[in-house]
Amino acid sequence: MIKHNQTMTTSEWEIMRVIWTLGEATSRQIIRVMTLKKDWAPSTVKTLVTRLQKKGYLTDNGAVRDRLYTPTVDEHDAMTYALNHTIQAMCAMCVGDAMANVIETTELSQRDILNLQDVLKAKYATAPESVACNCMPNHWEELK
Amino acid sequence: MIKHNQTMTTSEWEIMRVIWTLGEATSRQIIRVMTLKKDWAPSTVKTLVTRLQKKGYLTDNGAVRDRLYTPTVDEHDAMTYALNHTIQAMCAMCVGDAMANVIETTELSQRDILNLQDVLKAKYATAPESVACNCMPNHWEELK
DNA sequence: TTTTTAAGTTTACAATTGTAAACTATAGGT
DNA sequence: ACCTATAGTTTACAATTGTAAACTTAAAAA
Repeated sequence: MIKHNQTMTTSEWEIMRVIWTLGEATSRQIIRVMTLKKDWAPSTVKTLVTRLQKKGYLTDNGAVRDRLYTPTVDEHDAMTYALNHTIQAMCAMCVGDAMANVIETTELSQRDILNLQDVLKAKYATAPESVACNCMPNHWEELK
Repeated sequence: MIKHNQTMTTSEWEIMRVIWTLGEATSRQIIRVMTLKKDWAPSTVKTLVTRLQKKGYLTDNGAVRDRLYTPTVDEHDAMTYALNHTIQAMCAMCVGDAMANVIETTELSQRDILNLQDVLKAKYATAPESVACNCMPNHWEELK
């Protein structure tokens, strides 16, 4: 699980999704797909690929032409990381509730659901009675 | 569930969390808290509050001084919305897996877990065998 | 009443992001 | 060997974001 300092922007994420799906890709391929998917200009795609490389999310095979770009991070890892990142910025007390809401409207396969249920069952054993709100700094009550 | 065009940035989110917790707040209060929580300069907080207002996430009571700011959106709704937003940008096929990973490391209360389990049980009835990857545009296979 | 403080408003400024054109160099076609 | 399309590199440019100082004005203190 590689750690990354730079964050991926939404546009960059779109690019990564197609490279993840293809395993590796040339910019020609990426441009073809993104033109269909997002109607971006070829230049836009090129810029984004370059930025992803600078940020360390892509490597290339060094070819002068028809270069192949490969992800340096696993898609599942990146997703897990991004989701955690979002969640950690939110009120810990409300997270469970929000996740329930989200799950209601998210498409999940039977396998997904069974897996989730397993994880939850295992968690229950050590689950706290309640989770405290962490929106305020420590000792803020002293501020009147 | 109010719909918002503008998105909240992470810094803005931090501000909202304290106002949500307090119910309503003057900038003096917010500044006090944020100085402790994030070590931000008072000006920074003022700017952020103004921007949140412009974006429609806060209203004020119109007082010339010691103005009270109130959220226009519910915290749970905002969280649900933000999480959904993040998830919808990801590969639908992998979302279930990522959520399981996230849940493993997220603090959840017993109540949260029971609730999640209820939601999942209800979902199982109509759950599909599998969820297709949606990273590529339609008919992209035709692109060789 | 004059001064001081601090709330609210304006202005600032660099980094990041979305979006893309322009330029350069090279592989493939003729 | 030369031309041309296009892959890769540079440059561009406005909007957003993080971060904050400066200014203005009104309330509180002296």
